[in-house]
Amino acid sequence: MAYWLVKSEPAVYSWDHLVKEGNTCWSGVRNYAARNNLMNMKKGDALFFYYSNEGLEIVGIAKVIKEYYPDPTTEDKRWVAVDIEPVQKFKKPVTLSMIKGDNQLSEMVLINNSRLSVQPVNRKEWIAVLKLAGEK
DNA sequence: GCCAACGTTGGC
DNA sequence: GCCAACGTTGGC
Repeated sequence: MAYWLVKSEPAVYSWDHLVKEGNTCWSGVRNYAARNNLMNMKKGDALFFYYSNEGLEIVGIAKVIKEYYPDPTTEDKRWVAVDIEPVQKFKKPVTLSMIKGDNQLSEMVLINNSRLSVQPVNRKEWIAVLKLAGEK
């Protein structure tokens, strides 16, 4: 199983919105690197749900429930979407400053390529973030 | 609101 | 195929 991080502006699509809907189509990605990451997601892969612009924190974990298919929000065949559902909200969100302050997380894509909206997360980073969140 | 970093577009 | 101009993202 692989790990990922997706970004959302809470004003546009919040964690609570995802929980309310039960699941959602993660569409609208218009960047090749992010698109390639979407295409590499497998059913059951786990994702951190990060708030950009406001919040600046990882609020919880979601998972992939449907692998990539053509993005329904555009006619352009280049772009794809996946379906995700919420798994768990962190009791304590992991803020960007916490991540920046953690030695094990200095290589995170979130730090080094902050504009990428769909990012891979390695196992070491995944565990380190869970630790910061106070989760097991 | 500003601006750095990055991606995309289009002229040559 | 290069690169300048422009647009967007996202942290501060």
